[in-house]
Amino acid sequence: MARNKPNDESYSSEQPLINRAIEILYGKWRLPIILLLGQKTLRYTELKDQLPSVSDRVLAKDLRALTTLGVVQRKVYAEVPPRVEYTLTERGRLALPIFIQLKEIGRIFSTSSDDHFN
Amino acid sequence: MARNKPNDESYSSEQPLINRAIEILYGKWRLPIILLLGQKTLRYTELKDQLPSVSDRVLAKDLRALTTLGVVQRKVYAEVPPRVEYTLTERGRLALPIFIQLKEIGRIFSTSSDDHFN
DNA sequence: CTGTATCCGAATGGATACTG
DNA sequence: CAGTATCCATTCGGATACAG
Repeated sequence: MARNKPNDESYSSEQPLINRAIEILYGKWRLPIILLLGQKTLRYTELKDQLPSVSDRVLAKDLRALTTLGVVQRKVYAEVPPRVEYTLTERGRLALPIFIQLKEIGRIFSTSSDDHFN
Repeated sequence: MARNKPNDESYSSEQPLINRAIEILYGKWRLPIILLLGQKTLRYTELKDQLPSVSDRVLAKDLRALTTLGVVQRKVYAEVPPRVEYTLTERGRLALPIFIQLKEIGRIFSTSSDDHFN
């Protein structure tokens, strides 16, 4: 029972982890948002100002998604005008060094071909 | 001229790198493919067998994209039946440790919420 | 200030059938 | 064996207008 299939088993057991990682990074703005919040807590508008070409729709959507995923913490202050601050969660800060490492990947492949992404 | 905008400059200089990294990982199957090829050279069908739910269309498309990006090397043998082997490029192998690190991110966030991705 | 609602074109990813 | 061609539903991301 539980016969060992050639080399499938070890991979498939890791696939949920891989999917989770990809899910967190899925979209043009997830990593940029994470890296900015890794430097400091930012308000919605501050984030928007530093990501000049992101639309409100996408920014709000990604912030909600990252909050749900446990990467980002959303803090609302009952003030007028309203103030909302975004910070990395503890887990987010724990994972931050790895997110930062991803820039190294960009560096490694930055001269290999034209930029198809933007 | 070239007035320094508050704290935009340091980030925007890194954005191309970030975009490149995201581009490489863009799609459900890019990272899984890279990690499998990081273990060993594989033929098209072997890859397909280890990624049971990927379609031919997507697999072929991602392999082409990763080849163009300089991550994966495609090697065709003039045999009958045809044989095509996929390997990581030198750069791909250089970046492999970072790709592997991404599984750690999956681990960090794996208990935070339901799996929305698959 | 911090979003949501709506519209739209483009890209994604799966299914199926077919080819050299 | 290693794909390509076609079709299709869903999602993505940008633009704009509006709201609490």
